[in-house]
Amino acid sequence: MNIDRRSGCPINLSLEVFGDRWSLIILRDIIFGGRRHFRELLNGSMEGIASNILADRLKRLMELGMLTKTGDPSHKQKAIYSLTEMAITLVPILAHLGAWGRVWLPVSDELSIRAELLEKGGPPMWEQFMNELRYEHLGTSPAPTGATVRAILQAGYEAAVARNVERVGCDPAP
Amino acid sequence: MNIDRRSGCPINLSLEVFGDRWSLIILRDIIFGGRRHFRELLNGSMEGIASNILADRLKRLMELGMLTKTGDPSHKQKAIYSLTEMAITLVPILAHLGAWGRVWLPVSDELSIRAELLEKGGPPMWEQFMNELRYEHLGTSPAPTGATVRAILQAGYEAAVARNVERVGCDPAP
DNA sequence: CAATCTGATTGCAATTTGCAATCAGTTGCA
DNA sequence: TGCAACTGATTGCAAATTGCAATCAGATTG
Repeated sequence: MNIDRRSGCPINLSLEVFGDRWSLIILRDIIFGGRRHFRELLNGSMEGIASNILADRLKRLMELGMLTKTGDPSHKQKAIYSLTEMAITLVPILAHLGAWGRVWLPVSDELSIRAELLEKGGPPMWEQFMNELRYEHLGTSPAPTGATVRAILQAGYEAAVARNVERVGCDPAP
Repeated sequence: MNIDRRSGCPINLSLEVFGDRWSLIILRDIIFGGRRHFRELLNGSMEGIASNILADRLKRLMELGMLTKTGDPSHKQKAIYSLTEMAITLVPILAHLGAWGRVWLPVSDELSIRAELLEKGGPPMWEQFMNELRYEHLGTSPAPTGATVRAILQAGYEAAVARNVERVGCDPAP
């Protein structure tokens, strides 16, 4: 995972930033899952990332200017990872990527509901979500009022899981 | 480059399709560079892909349904690679990716001019470009009339190269 | 004081990458 | 006809990368 600088093409350079199996997954979990700590990212992602890979990618994303790390005042050992503006502006790309995947790939119902909501909300919803992220991660932007986008996405996900439980007829794994 | 199916998340599945160093570069060269043959892709991309990697990725992209291969009637050995609708609908994602890269990464002038034009043109231009690609690669859609998007992008690129030559004061490499 | 949780690091085997060389069939040209 | 150049690949192989398992030291909790 070195930084090649193979060419100055924007698409190539973008690929050199997150053209691997894990970087964008980590950013997805921070952005949509609201995860901020190492352990949350390690255990939270359903793809099962290994701890050394996670450590390596977090370091790389910090070097690239996509993340910053600060200490957690409540726990001297905890680190809090925050998105930079550079990472927050990936939201529209992630929304497009999710929409494309929903059309062409065998996505699962529960996991694609968020992509669907984000697609239906369109650019205004993305903008609001980015402002919420700026509030949470950069401390800029006024505090969001009313229902946050993340709460809407989370509610949609939980409703989908509930529908699925009803249909399958058993409780989800704890 | 096996297909994992780590999770049914749309973003994860999308990453499993082109979350590597080369797949999207190849698609970029076919889409924006108009390359259709193995050799064109091998020598044309400025990132310098190796022939075995190219062969492997072309095969994989065919298995994933992003490309099809047909024989060239004028040359019994030549293969022509064509985009599928699945690949053509990546155009908006590539446009966003290029726009993001232009803002945040050290892109070169000549190579980012296409991304800039595509960004300025917005969704209407992307739609027109996708229809041109459908005409060229799928045989559907009516033949484009007037200046094609690819011609506009190519003209912009050449003008940028010319400006650069003037500024630097020497001829470009042949 | 012991168990547990924190963000990592290390060893190591398997896989992936990509350079160099090579291949067999096709075409162009003298 | 003969031969070089070109076509889309394939193979060998060394180097780099990946990721599982085990482990680490310091901080917190009970």
